[in-house]
Amino acid sequence: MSEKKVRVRFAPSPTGPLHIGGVRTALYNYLFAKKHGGDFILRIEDTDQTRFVPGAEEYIVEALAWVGLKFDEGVHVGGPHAPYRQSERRIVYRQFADRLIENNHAYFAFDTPEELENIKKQHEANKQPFQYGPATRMQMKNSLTLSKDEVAQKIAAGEPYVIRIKIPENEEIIVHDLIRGIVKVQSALLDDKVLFKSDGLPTYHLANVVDDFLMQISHVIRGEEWLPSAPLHVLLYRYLGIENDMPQFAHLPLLLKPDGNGKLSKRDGDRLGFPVFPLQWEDPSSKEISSGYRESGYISEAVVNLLAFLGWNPGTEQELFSMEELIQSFSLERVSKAGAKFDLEKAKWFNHQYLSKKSNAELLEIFKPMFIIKGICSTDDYIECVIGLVKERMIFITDFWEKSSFFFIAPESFDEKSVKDKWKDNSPALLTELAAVFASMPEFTAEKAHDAANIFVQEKQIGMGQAMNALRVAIVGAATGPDMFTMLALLGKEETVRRIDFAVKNVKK
RNA sequence: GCCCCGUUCGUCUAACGGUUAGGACGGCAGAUUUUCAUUCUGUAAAUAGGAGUUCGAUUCUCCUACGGGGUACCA
Repeated sequence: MSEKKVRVRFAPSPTGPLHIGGVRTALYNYLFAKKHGGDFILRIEDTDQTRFVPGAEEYIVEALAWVGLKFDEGVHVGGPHAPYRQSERRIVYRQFADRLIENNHAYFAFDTPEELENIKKQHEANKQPFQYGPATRMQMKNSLTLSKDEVAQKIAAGEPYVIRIKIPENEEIIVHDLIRGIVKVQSALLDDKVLFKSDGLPTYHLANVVDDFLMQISHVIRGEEWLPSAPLHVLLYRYLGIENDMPQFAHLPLLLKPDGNGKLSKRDGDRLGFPVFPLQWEDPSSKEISSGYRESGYISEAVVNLLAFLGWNPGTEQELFSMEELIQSFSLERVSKAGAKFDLEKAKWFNHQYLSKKSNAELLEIFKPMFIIKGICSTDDYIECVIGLVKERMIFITDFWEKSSFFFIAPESFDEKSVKDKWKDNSPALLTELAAVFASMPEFTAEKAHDAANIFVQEKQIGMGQAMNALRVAIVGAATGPDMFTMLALLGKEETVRRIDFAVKNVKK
């Protein structure tokens, strides 16, 4: 194999939001490229104009930027092989299709969709599945069965036609896959796939081979769903006379749904409580909204880490990887062959890890906008202190308010179960006295408050828990939250006393 | 139907002929804690089944089962 520069592409079609499995494919391509000092290219495969969805391309670009993948070339950044949108490259493909026809490796076919439909039905009635291929093509309406004049006449008359590959009758086609090894297929099982559609655009098969060649792609890393058509692509490289420039193939295992079986699909996510899309997406025609990782409170680094581990592992016991570390460790050899199920619990764990590792200052920037939306005034210092106290108790970014609201707004009601469990008959009296103790303190730090509380419970001859549990209900509104005295100090003496007063008057058993 | 790919704890996976089959998430049990989390410790839990090859198979081969993918003028 020649040591040509590593160049890989991610080539989605803009038919909707990018699936999380697609994000993983892009990630693996990126990791592989960067590991080998190569280029990472974004090519848009929009040869099916009927499936075009407005906004999808922008979504793809934004989603990949969110997870931190940077392209060296692509629709949005340009590059030496522009354009990177296949619909803008249409003249290119025809030349290659013509080349195949000249070499007698492809032919014109004039069968109408209706005719094909009828033939299929006939075959099915006889329990013989129809395949447009070596066995049947001589019964069809194409340039192999029609005379040269007839063909020329039809084309001149503007009759619609497609160009089909002429699959060899009896050949063994070998695909070398970097993940699966050697895959052999008998050509007789392949069909004469359409390469060029009657609308003047190529199908995926032709377009991806031509573009990968023209863009000097060295490795094609894509989903396993492409494995069955890989032999066709190998044939195309051969018939186009560019077999020496054929990229190496690697077919990735699929992402499966966590329950039952099957490929993870659009509907599964919101049904099972996790997103299948990186970013939230609103369908332009149905207005249906699908949730995204970003909006659900996931940290992009966590998504990258967990995605990397769905089908790959470093062979060590390290679990947490930055993008840089992933690039260093990644190799296709360590990509597994079997499909992987998405595991929500592990995803939560990853997110929790990354959330806890983020600095308070970083998180402050993330949470700040929320304060404006909620109309709450506070200082950065105060918010940072709160973040420090609650961040390791959160799983998602979106948990912040739920875990910290009482730092900003005094409780107005009290959690029923907490009151039932922790609020005793003597709690009001006890807390009233304790509030007086706090009120009299000249300096109200966490430590001093702790000392004061200690003395208080000793004098009263009660356990610390007895006083603290009720105090917590008064301060937080529920039996939950960070260290008691740290909270008190942060809230300040006046607020502490005020909340105790309010609770004493308002908690109802 | 046909073709292709796959199958190790519930899940993600390690072990590339010789291990008490390892780790992580989750589970369970403890510890810590004034609450709830976090954290820590411990623990249960797997080679789909059957034939071979071999002194020895999770590992190699074949068959079966199961799962997935493909079979469009979609990608």
